[in-house]
Amino acid sequence: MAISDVDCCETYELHPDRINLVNAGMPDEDKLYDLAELFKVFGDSTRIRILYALFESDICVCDLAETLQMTQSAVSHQLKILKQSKLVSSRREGKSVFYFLADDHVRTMINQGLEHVSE
Amino acid sequence: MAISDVDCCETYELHPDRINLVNAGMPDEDKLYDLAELFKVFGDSTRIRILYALFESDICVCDLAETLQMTQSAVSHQLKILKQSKLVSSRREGKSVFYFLADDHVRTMINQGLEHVSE
DNA sequence: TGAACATATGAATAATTGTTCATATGTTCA
DNA sequence: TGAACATATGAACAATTATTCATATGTTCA
Repeated sequence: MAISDVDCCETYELHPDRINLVNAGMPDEDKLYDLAELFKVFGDSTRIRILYALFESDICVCDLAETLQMTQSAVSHQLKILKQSKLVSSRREGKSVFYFLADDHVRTMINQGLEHVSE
Repeated sequence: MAISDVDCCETYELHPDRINLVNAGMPDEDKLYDLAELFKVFGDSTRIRILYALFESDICVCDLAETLQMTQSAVSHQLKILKQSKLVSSRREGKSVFYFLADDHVRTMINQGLEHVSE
C-alpha cells in the first residue's frame, strides 16, 4: 500500500528510531505548505528586486517600473503576489499607489539569505 | 530605447530622488540572482520536509524516503539540489549515504519564515 | 462629465521544474 | 568475483509560473 512496499524500500535496513524522531518533529502539512509558499515568493529575482527597492523608500508602481526597467504590468502582477503573501502593503495617493514593506521579517529573511550566499 | 520610452512611463510623473536612492541600494545582478536561487530551493515543500527531517537527526536516503513516503529517486533528486545550494552535506557509511545540515543558517531562515506564516 | 493619467487584471505563451521510470554507479559480503 | 543492496542520474511528462498584450478599473482636473 505505502510507497515503500511497492518501490524502493522492501529490503532496506530501516532505522525506526530515527524515523520516529523525525516524524515527531515534523510540522503539520498545512504549515509546511505555507512555509514553502512563502519561500517561493522570495524565489524570484524580480520580486527580490522589488523588495530591495522597498528597503530604501516607499515607492509607486510607476517608479518601480522605471527603476527596474520593467513594464508596469509585470511589476503590478508581482506586487499582487507580494501583497497576497503579506510581504508588502499599499496606500493610494491620488492617482498613484505607493507600496511599502509590511513588516521587518522581510529584511531579516533577506539578510539571512545574503549571509548564506556571501560565503 | 529603454522600456520606459516605448511603454508605460512616457507621461508618468517620476520621482528621480526615490529612483536614485533605490538604485544606489540595489545589490549586483549576480547577488540578486544567487539570492533568488537560494530562496527557490526553500520554496518546495518536499525540500522543506527534508530539511526539517535533518533538524532532528542525520539520516540516510532510504530512511528519508520511508519517512516522507516518497520514492528513493525523488528524494535523491531533491537532495542533489539541496547539496548544490550548500544547505546539506553528506557522508557515506558503507552502502548508505547520510545527509546532514551544512550550517545553522538553514534553521534560522526556516524559523524566520515560520514566524511570518504563523501570524 | 469627459479626457488624461495610473494601476490592475485576464488570457496566452514560453520557460522552468518536480516526479516517475529505467538504468547506471558504488559498496558489501559470501 | 558475483550477487544483492543503496544511491545517483538522464530523459520524459505534467504542472506551475513570469511576462506580454490588450483592456478594464479607478482617480484627478478642467
